[in-house]
Amino acid sequence: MANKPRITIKDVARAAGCGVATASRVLNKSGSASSETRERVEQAARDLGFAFSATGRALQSRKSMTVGCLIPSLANPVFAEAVQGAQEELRKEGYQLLVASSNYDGETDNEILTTLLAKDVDGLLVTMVDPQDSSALNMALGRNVPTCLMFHDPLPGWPSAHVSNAEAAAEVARRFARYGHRRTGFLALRFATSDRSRNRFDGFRAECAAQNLPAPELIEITETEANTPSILAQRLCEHPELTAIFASNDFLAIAVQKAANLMGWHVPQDLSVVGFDGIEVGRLLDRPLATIETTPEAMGRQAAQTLLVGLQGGEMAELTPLPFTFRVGATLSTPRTKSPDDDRGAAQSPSVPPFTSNVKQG
Amino acid sequence: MANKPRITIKDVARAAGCGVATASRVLNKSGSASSETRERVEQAARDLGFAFSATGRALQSRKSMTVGCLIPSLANPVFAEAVQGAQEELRKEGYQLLVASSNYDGETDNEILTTLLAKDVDGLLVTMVDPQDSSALNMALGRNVPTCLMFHDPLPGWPSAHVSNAEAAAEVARRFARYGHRRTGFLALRFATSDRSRNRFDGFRAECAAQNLPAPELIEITETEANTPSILAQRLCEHPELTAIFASNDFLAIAVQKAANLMGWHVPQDLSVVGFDGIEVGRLLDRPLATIETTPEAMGRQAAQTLLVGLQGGEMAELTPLPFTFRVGATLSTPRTKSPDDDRGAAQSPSVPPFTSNVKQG
DNA sequence: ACAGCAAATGGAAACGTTTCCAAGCCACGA
DNA sequence: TCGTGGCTTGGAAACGTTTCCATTTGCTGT
Repeated sequence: MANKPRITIKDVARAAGCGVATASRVLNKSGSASSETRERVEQAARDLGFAFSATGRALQSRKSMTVGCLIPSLANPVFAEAVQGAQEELRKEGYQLLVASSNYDGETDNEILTTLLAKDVDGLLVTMVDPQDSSALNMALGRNVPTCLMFHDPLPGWPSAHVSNAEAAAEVARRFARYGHRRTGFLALRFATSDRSRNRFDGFRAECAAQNLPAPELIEITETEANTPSILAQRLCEHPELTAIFASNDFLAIAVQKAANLMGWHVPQDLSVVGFDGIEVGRLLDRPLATIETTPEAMGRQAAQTLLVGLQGGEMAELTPLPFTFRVGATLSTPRTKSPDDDRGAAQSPSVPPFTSNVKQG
Repeated sequence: MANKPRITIKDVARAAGCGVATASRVLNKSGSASSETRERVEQAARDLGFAFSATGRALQSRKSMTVGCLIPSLANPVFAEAVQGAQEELRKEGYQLLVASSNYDGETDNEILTTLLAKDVDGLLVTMVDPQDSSALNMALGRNVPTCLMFHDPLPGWPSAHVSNAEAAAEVARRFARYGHRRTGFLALRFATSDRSRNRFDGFRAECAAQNLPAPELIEITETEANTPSILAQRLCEHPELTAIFASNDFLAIAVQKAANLMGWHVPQDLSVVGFDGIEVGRLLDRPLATIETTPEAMGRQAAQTLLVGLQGGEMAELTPLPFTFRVGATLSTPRTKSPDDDRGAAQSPSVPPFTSNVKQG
């Protein structure tokens, strides 16, 4: 019941009949020691079941071998997969991940970063609401803690493992244009808490303009609306002129499909829908979701690898965007025309090949 | 470029013109100090941008305010959600989560636990291949590190936040029986690396016996087979007599549906399928998956709350299983009979209400 | 005026490491 | 014989905290 006192290197040294310095050298295989001493120390360590305290080590070496990771939520598989990738990559080099999520709250973001910095993390992997002017993130800079962003478009000062949100969104606009859509909508949730979402919209709008399409309608919704198809349906009803919706992520896109069903609209004949992220789920739907396919795990890995460079004292280069793919799916077709007889035929796509950005991985 | 030296409490004390002890007292609001000193210290701390080093603190207080979390993979939303829940709960009390995943490998499990213990975690949240006789887990016990399992059925010595795998599986057997199925199969992936899966099978088999059904066929598959519907289809073909499959998790169940489609079998007329976990995806499918619905996030929360009791020196009670629900879905019906004319009608369920275990949350 | 007490303060030890440095030992060559 | 140099070795300092304890100060009550 009583808390057993920790077994320290002093105990080992005592048991082996040598000084702690010697014990440390033997156990770390640094410095030299006679083979008898070595044997005695190792034996003692084994007998006592000794294990180093990373805390003591960290204090003396100023290296915690720990990386802090801040993301909006692990409940979103996109982030969870990124963390998984990063974790695997870092573990190879002996680093552990201190993970915390903010639930998309900017203040929490800063609190968490502050805590992580206090824990003496050696580096930081971050996706947050507003990295642009986060006091805590600047503190990381000041403290010289290597930091790599994830998912964010490049920001002056920090490298970021990302997919070019604007380019990917532009691709969607081009697809819409090619299929003959004109009145399009962009559906966003928590627009305020995601620069990713904003950048997607900007890229989408810009390319719509380039393609001579009318400016897309921005439809911003609340959490409730996203979870309640009927409410979402109501919101969509306010824009009957739209023939294609680009949703800021796949979950929203799926919600749109549900809402459409509810209203008796057929996807894609009555409404085309394209998502973003490319989560596995989309593929399993009866009507596979057209979407921008990204590779969150690769993103996590890339971020980790870059961070490792920084951790080893190197200069962290700005990262080239990771490639994305346009998944064709079955939710994008030509818009319904006045004549009702093309209802089925319209679902067939003109021969447009899947698109892959040919950017090399950094 | 040169690494700035850390600002320590000594710097603050010097700037404030007092001793470190006093500075510590002021900054921690422990002990007493004159209001002038207090002011000077606080000013100095602000000016210098001082922040405590959790490492120094941990060393002296023997509390790292850190909890280690070991899970098979964050790529599985079930685990990711549990971690999310646990993290939120622990953060409320000031604890951070050190997360690592083993990729379902028993050796890695032990390596990770060892590392986590070395990092002086105050507690442990664990889902692993073989907790029964993990040397590292026993070390946690020996070191008096509070530990709570997640997902595992209760094990002597450790509390576990879980759903009763056997009971849930039994419910599936009862459902199958009620619908008139006799020849059933249990589909498992990585049977060796999951006691959860084994316990589900055991519970399923036992209840099949109780219901006078023939013993279920155990179909164990490899990773490849699960990812390649055609190979999986082949495996299923080896058991043409089966009319209902209970898959060890929802992903497998979905794979079965795909495989069935591939073979031209109709689900549920030709083959009923039930999954386990109740991931969101299943609900979105064209043919919503019948499954045991669990609440991984609640499980993570419960585990965290129990652990907190242990962290505060309390006795961690054995946990009552969390409730589960049988989600009816549309993949379970009466088996096809010889006569072909009940093809459609059979899909209608006899009036069986959704089942919820009435166990209270612990 | 003085004992007695509370408040305020700072020195120093301790937490578990690593590493610098000095010292002991031995063998070798001059 | 002695100096030189290479292994071994262990004491001690340092990393950033907290806390015990002793000291100083200023006040109260008699």
